[in-house]
Amino acid sequence: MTLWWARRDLRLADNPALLQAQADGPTAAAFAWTPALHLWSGRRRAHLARVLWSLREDTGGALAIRRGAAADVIAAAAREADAPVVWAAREHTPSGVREQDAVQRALHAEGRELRFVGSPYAIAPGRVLKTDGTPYQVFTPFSRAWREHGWRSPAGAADPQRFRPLDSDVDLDQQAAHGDTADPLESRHEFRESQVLADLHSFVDSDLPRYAAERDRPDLDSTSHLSVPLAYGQLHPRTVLALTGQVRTDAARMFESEIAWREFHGDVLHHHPSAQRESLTPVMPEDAWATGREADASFLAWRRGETGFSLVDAGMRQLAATGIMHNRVRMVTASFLVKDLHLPWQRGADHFRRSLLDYDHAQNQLNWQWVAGTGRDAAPFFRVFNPDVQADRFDPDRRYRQRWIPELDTPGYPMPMLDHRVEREVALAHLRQGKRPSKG
DNA sequence: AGGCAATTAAG
DNA sequence: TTAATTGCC
Repeated sequence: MTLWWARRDLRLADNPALLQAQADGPTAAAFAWTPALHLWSGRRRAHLARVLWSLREDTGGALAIRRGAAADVIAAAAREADAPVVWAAREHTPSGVREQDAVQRALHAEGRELRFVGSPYAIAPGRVLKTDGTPYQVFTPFSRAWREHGWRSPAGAADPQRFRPLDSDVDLDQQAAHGDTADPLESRHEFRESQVLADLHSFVDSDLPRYAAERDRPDLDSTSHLSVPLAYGQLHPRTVLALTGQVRTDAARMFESEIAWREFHGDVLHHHPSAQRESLTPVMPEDAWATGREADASFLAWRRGETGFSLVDAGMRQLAATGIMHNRVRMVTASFLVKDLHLPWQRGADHFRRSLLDYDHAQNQLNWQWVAGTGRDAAPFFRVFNPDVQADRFDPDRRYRQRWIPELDTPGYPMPMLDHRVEREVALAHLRQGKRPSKG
């Protein structure tokens, strides 16, 4: 018997690690419900529980979901299954690398082996390099080389009949019930793999033209909705690219370029693990960030969606109510936190990590760095969003804002908590200070 | 994947 | 008078 360690690849289709396990014979499967999940919102944990519930059903009830650190859970599962070899997809985030190193050590201590095949990317982070062997620093040349490198065709589907059951100690029904209340978008977040694949086909077959024209409009339902299944590995980007690659339109190329951003960020974090916490390119003096009680009050107003800037508030309330926020609005709310409230980007990133159903560590941390202007592609002066201009441009009929802020047009809605023109100047002054190396 | 003010072109 | 264009932060 072999063991498949299910990680961020919760699917039967196009899963090389699972296929390799099954090629060795009957396969047990285990997922570690780790202590880190306590940092998640109840809604985010509930979604994971639904995904796992669905996958367990697809394995004929065989998948084990167990509490504990991955090293303990996987070592115990391998012992019970009497599996000399454990198969898994490789992670490239700092915590994922730490985790798989610990699992490898734990298995090795008992004479077992952890073998890797695949990753959550079309091309594994670290594989796309310049001709001189160094990594790309800028998105556009990376994406060109990424395309030229190409990717494998999707692997086939695993056999649902070839699993051998192991016991679970996590009550998925109980976990899935958490965070259920008043979620108006709940039906959008499909959690069955079969439905995810059906949604993917319908998006590529019929919705790409609309996506190209309307993807920046939070008032229209025109995005792919694929970020959630991609985040849990219910869908592999290679599966997506195999379908879009058959469509010869600019819209298809545009959508692929969004996938390329995801791959780029995975690559950057692989080469710069410290970027998960530290600015890659510091652009302003460290002591210029807001701190103390006033900063805490600003942060609270931002989190609750009570800044008095309607697009910012609508986005933060959509996030609080559903665990999702439209991409354009993520940029606007993030810019507001960094450039208007002068809070460190890490604070906003932590809130997104807790809340977002589609949370992806590399995507989140590096997109925040992009907004803060501290990323590889540093251009801080170009990234001060005007929340009212953005609102007029991308929510022209106020429908998105009215949907998420019931009291928007009443006296109960707060006045703007600050003057954007003033705070913009403050942010630009900080950036000017940062240009010269200050001696503290 | 911006914004804004100054400047120029168009009506 | 107003709409596109440009230069700069």
